[in-house]
Amino acid sequence: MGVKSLLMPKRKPELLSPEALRTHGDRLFLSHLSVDCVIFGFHEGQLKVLLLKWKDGPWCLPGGFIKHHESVDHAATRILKERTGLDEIYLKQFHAFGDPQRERGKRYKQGWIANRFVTIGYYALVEYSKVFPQPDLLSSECKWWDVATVPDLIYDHKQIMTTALETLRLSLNDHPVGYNLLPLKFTMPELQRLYETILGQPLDRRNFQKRMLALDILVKLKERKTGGAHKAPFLYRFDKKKYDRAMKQGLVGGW
Amino acid sequence: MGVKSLLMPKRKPELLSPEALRTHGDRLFLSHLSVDCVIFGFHEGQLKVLLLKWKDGPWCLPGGFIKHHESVDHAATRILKERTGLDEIYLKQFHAFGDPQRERGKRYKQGWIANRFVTIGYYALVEYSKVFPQPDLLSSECKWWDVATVPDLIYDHKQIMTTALETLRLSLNDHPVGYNLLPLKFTMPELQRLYETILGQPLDRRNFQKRMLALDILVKLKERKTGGAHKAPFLYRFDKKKYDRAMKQGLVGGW
DNA sequence: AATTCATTGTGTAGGATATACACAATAGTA
DNA sequence: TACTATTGTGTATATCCTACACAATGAATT
Repeated sequence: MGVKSLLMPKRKPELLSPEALRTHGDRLFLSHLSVDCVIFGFHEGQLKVLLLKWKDGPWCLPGGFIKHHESVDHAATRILKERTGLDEIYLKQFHAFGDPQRERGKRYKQGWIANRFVTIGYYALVEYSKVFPQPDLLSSECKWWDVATVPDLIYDHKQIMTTALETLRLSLNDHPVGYNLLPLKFTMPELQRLYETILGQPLDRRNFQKRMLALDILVKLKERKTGGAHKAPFLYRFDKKKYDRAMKQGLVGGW
Repeated sequence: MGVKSLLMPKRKPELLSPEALRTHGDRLFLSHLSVDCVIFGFHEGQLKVLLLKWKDGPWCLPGGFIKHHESVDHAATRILKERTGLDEIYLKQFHAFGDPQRERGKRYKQGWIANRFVTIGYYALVEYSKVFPQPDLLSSECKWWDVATVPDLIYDHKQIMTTALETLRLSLNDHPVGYNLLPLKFTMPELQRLYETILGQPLDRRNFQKRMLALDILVKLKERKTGGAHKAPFLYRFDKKKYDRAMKQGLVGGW
């Protein structure tokens, strides 16, 4: 791939070859800046995170670079779409990681990519079942991991993931969660499991339900979820209008 | 100033001339990245923010660039020290601003500095009386403004300031404030005034005091503050140990 | 010296919210 | 048909939040 096509990419510029990235990254992208995404999903009662594996290398967060005339938010959205196929998902910038030592042991990189990078972290909440993980040209695998059992990650990516999870955890204090992580219809136990796995602690069933219903963002459906081995729980869905309002103006509490 | 001295600055590299910055900024600094600081102080019952005025130009936030082997946090600390003379102050990264249009109308810049910059915002809490505002080589003035009456700011700096204030406001929900903004000894009314001006709303005197004392981070002194025109209020100080603990593990509430 | 004024110090009652906790109903399975 | 794990549901208690009023004080004024 020649330099010209890098300057004016016609299509699929994201499918830039590793070689071109090494030699001409700065033609397309802002140098010294990257974006890393912590993509959370929820499946079978477990909080999951989407990771990539480098060819013959370690696991890492899906990330990428910022084009010269692209907003950082847009870059994050683009990276997410490349990896999951999804757009219109919940994505939030949470921290910039700027320690010059953060990429210590950068043995896997050469050329432009070997420069120092400050990375801007985003976390995403996506519906597990809608995602079809796609590795990129630098990676051989892309798959979901339980947050509790993620393997060693490259550089400071574990730290980035932990910070994302902490941020998400804190955000539960003033914002609801679930719309982006659960299917359209879900049961109260499923919603509770979601909160429990984000918080890392068990919650009282009755108090949880009372609190959730008090938020006034849920609609109880007439249907029940059958097929489970026990008493069939009712299905709920979110009232999108009310959910969005709660999301925007935050939940009670505080000053 | 020659290029050589830019590559290996012996001392005061921050006193880089505007001309050298324009022509050789990338020798010293990471390109496309800047840091802007929203420096809050508190004086005479008003929340203040420290602003710079460019020579023949608009007001702006104190900011700067990141050296090649310097952490972003360190850059922020350094910029703060240059402007206020203080170190050991409370400084917190709150957001990265990455819209390519954010510096729209960049008529004041040429050369390296005219590139696109993603800026990382920090807010600082400093003790007003300890600060001696210092303009840099690019600016003619450096002074405190009431947050309520800041003038028009360059680019998106007003937006950055607003976001900083919102972040600070939200942080009151789970973290105490005051240690970095008030003198060692202070009165309950002063502390209340601080909260009120951050929150932009009046608070009930008795409930405020009850709530503050319940945090168990204050020490009531035997002395009173005399000299005021009315009944002399008691002085308090923070219990640093307990304050730090509250700061670290957050205040109650939530899940 | 007495009065005035703005401000400080202090407590309680009522309402709202959070917590702890138990038993009957049910859907599938054995 | 019985069993088992799970769901649905309410109340009593403690805790927290909110609203609210009056006496004491220190300086300034007369």
